[in-house]
Parts: sequence; C-alpha cells; structure tokens
Amino acid sequence: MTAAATTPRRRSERARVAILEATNELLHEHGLEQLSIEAVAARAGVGKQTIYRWWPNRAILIADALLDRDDLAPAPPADTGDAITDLGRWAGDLAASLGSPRGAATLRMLTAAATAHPETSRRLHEKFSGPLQDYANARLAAAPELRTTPSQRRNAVDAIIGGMVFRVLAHQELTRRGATEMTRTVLRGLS
Amino acid sequence: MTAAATTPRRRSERARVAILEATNELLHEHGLEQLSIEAVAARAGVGKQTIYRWWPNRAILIADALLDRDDLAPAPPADTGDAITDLGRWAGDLAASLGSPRGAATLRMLTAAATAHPETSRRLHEKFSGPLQDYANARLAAAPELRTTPSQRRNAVDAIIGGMVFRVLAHQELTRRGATEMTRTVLRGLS
DNA sequence: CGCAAACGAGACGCAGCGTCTCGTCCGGTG
DNA sequence: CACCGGACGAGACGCTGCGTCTCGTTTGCG
Repeated sequence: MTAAATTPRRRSERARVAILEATNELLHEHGLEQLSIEAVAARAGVGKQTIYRWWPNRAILIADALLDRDDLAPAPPADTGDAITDLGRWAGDLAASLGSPRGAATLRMLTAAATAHPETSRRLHEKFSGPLQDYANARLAAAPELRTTPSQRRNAVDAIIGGMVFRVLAHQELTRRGATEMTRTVLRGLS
Repeated sequence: MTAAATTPRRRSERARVAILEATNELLHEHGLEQLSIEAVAARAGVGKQTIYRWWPNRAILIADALLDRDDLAPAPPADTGDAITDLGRWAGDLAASLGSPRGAATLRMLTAAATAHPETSRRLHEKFSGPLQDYANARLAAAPELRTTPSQRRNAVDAIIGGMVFRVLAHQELTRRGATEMTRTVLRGLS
C-alpha cells in the first residue's frame, strides 16, 4: 500500500443538491411508494448513474433527502431554570413541527424508509431522534430539583418522544398543548 | 334498483388462507420491499387475479396478512386491584411480544405499510393500537386510587405505548423490565 | 340440473429497475 | 497551459413485476 492518495473525488455539488431537491419535491407530490429513480433523475436533470454512484439504494436516498431539510427538530428553548417548564416548551415546539401536515408526512416517510434497512434507521437516529434524546436527557440530568437515575431519564425521555411520534404515525392529532401536557404528566412521575 | 340481492359471493376460503400464509412467509423471509404479488400467487398456488379481486393494493394485503396472526398483543393480565401493578404487567407482556425478533419485524413492517395508505393505518389502529389504548385507558379509569381526567389518561396511555413502539422502531432494546419501569414512571405522574 | 361467479393459469403491454456504454465536461497535476 | 482521468448527462439494454385481460374449469347456490 504505497499511497491510496490519488482520490480526486470530483463530486459535483450541483448534481448532489439537484438530486436531493428533486427527491424532496417528488416525495411530497406523489408519496413514498410512487418515487422512482428515473423520475428523480429526469427532474434533477441528471443521469441515473450519478444517483446510483452516490446512493446505494432508494431508502438511503429518501432519508438523506428528507433529513437534508433539517427543520424537523426545532432548536431547544432557553433555559429558564425549571426543567419541567423547559421540556414542556421543547415538547410543544417539537409537536408544532411534527404535527404540521408537512412535518407529519416527513416523519411518516422517514419511518417507513428506516424500516427497510438498518443503516437508514441508524442515520435517522443519528440526525433526528438521537439529538432529541440527548437534549431531553441532558436537561433532566441538569435539573437539581429532579433527582433521577439514568434509566429513569431514559424511560421518561422515550415515553415523551415516543408518545408524540406514536400519535403522528397513528394519524392522531398532535397539538402543542397536548404535547406539553403529556410531558408534564410523564415528568411528574420523576422523584 | 329492483334488487341488489343476487350476490352469491362464493369466495374461496382455501385461497384466502393460502394467500395470507404465503404473504406472511415471504414477508419474514425476504422483507417488505421484496414482496411481489407474483411471488405470493405462485407460492399460494393461486391466480394473480384472485389476489387483485379481494385486496385493492399491496399495503392492505400486507396489513391483513400480518394482523391475521394476531399474536402481537397479548391478553390483558388479571385484575389485582392495583392499576399500576396491572398496567406494569400488561406493558411487560406487550414488550416481550414487541421486543422479540419476530414481533419487532412485524411491528416495523406494519408501520411501514400503514404509512402508505390511511386506510391501512385505520385498519392497524382498529386491530392493534386501538385495543391497547382501550384496555389501558379503561384500567386507568377504573382505578379509584388514581383520580384522572380523560385527557390525562390519554396522555399517559399514549406515552407508554408510544415509548415502547418508539424503541422498537428505533432498533433500540425493549425488555420486559424496561417497559414495566417506564410504565411505573409515567403512571406515578398521575395524581 | 344449470347458471353465474370465482377460480388457476398465464399472456399482454408497460413502467421502472440496475447496469452498461457512449461522448463530453472539468478540476487537479505536472 | 496542456493533459489526463474520473465524474458527468444521456439513454440503450435485458429483465422483473405490475395490473389487466382472457382463457377454460370448478364450484356453490337456486
């Protein structure tokens, strides 16, 4: 192995962006099942080979495209000093995003894509659910008023996030107020 | 409209069962995306038209097949008089089912199928998540030791079920013990 | 017994798959 | 600047599976 040096990967940024945009448009126009690589290539003004060269399969392309517009998870709120208040606001913001028609459609398609391939699931967790868990867990851990164990925190966090995700996947209503109330209910069970 | 009477629907039970069994086998052998109607017809020893005659699309066939073996949701436990104990056991049983490799695969495929078509989602809710919500909600409502409002119950129930479903969909571990603890954490937040 | 609807089988045209082969473009190296 | 090689747009290729259709056969209800 002298040098694996010569790798002048001249990937075209123009093509990359056009493909992700076309995929997003087609997903929201016609849905997950109707999405064909041929249609993406045509709309993006790109050869099919260029898609196959950089994305190993449909599910990963879909996840990349949907996660590329990363407005699904809003920024955490300011720290007021009270964890229940902060997490209630955070959950409300998240519910406003996930509960909107576009957010709900995105979450459902991401979930379906993640079903197909564990690698896709890992990527979704890394970019979406992981950061959510991390913020909520950290905010709980930093709350002196709630003495919690790590597993208690993990349970509470998963119940809150899972409860919201479940409502979206089940096509049930998810409102800002409902999410805040659910969060308060769950957190009141801690110490 | 004289009489829409003459509807001697002589649907073949043999074919119906063979199709659902073949679909289940192929789903667990090759996964959701690889499932083709042609393969189902071939394995079931059935004409394609017989499938198209009774199932309007792939997603509904998949949901019907997976829900046909309705061992996903275990029977509710005996009533011990203490709601937290009962619901902790119920959640533990449910986690044992959903957390098993086969149960997890079934839940993931059902979720993905439900994404595609609202009708499929409705059917899944009717046969799976609806009864779960109904049992847990009723058990909570019948608990004199926990004075709860309907919306509190709904929030707690969705947090518990959603938390479990979330862990399965995220390919995270879901154990009997973990589910029981999560349930207790959530329920302790109720008055 | 006789009809009509459902059945198994499979042919049909079509859409999209994933691979391949063109000739062109273009950025990094010498 | 000139060159080189890999990525590019375009699209042909064979193939699989779609959903529809047409056979001739079976089967249950009247």
